[in-house]
Amino acid sequence: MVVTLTLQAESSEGKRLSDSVYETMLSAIISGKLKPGTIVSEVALSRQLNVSRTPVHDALRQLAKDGLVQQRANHRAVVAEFTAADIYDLYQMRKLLEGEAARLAAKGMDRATLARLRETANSLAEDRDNPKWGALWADFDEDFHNAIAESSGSPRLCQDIARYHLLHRGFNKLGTTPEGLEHALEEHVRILDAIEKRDPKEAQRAMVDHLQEWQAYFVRHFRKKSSE
Amino acid sequence: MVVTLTLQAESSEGKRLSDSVYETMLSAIISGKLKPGTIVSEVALSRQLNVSRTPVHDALRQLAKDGLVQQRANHRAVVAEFTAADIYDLYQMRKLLEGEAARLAAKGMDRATLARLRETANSLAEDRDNPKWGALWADFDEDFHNAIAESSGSPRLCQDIARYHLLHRGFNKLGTTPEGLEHALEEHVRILDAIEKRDPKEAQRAMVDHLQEWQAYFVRHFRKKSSE
DNA sequence: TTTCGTGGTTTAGTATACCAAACACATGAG
DNA sequence: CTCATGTGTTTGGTATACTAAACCACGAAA
Repeated sequence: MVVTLTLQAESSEGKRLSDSVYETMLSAIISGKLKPGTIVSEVALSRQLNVSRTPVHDALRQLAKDGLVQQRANHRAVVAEFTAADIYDLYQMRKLLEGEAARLAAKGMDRATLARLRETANSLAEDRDNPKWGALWADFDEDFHNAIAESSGSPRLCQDIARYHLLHRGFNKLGTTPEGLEHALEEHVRILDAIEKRDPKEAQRAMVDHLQEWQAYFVRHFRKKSSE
Repeated sequence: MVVTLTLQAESSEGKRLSDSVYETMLSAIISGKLKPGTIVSEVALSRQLNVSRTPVHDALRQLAKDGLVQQRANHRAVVAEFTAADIYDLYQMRKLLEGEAARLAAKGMDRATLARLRETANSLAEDRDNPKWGALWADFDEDFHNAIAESSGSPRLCQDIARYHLLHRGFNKLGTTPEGLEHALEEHVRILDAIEKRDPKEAQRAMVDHLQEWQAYFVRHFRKKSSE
């Protein structure tokens, strides 16, 4: 299967080419254009993106560090594949980290952010017939979890959460149901309620419960897929 | 100040040169040979290590991703400096992650590992006049925290703990007192006791308390240093 | 004395070239 | 037909070359 990729627009801004390649690859993976198991070749990529191998090489090393591609000893790099055990472990980490972040955010989130999240959640709930609902949801989900992480006041916690959220988005697209997303939206509202009440315990519990449901869903999903 | 570096021995094994450079830099930073604030130049490093700039460039990017060096827009990279707030944040993460690991290890650590840790702890307690006690302690500390992380059964938790423990070692050498280390040894024994009793709550609490003390100590230490 | 060029030097980023290792396919022996 | 072997191709890792940008030091002008 041939996948066409083009460098993203922000490449023109005075950034590094290797960063542009990184972001291009990243969004290709998390959008599902590059599926798990796909082998990526440095030369092929560099030709497609009209850059030399050097920045591509750099980008792949970074992606490998993120866990989004695996650089095998075979001189071959593949887009990371997730087993059910991987997914389980990933969500164990998300529950731990984001539960803590939610707890802290209940104390620290400012009113403006809280209002913005609530507004977006409301508009999403009323706009469920929008054909682009899935994409809107993904943006909100990103914003939501990111805002809570930042409200924790811990830069490292924030960074680690972002890293795991990236992995989450990496296979997210492989299988979600509209009902699942609507249910998740309700859970987000529950978390927001707890934060607004400034109830750390409840915020943490709501976040952990929320992630628990995703965890169960995806683990089931991946077990099914690997057994067929 | 001139710092002499040589590639570590494992460079000969079929690994990547860039990984060897990475490990060399890493140990130079965590051992204190390369002090925070030192500017590192790719050409200077490549000459010192007798490799080309390419693997050095790679290694620096990886170290930047770890937060051990900062790549400034100026085309200059410096060894990361820690502020008191950084230290605080770092230990907040360690308490969260390693507390969880200790909790899980109380359920999952096998008897052989437990026995090995206890034996090392005992021999350290009796050997406190050894001139190399500091180095022996560092090895034990590494082994101890690593063993608990692995006993958690979560690969990602293990990996993240290792990453933060690395940062810990990065400035650890900058100031510890013999009394502090002996006290820490006692705390380790408390954690081992809890694990042996298979008491997850107590193991977690003991670990968090232990890290809390380091946190308070280092934050105090760094505040003092930055104010002088 | 201070300030603003100005050119040489050094930096990191990128492109290109080279190489050893590993793959893939074909061909031959059994 | 199967399996081993050999060879051409492709891979990623490394070295080297080139470039643009940033630093630095020195000098001229205010």
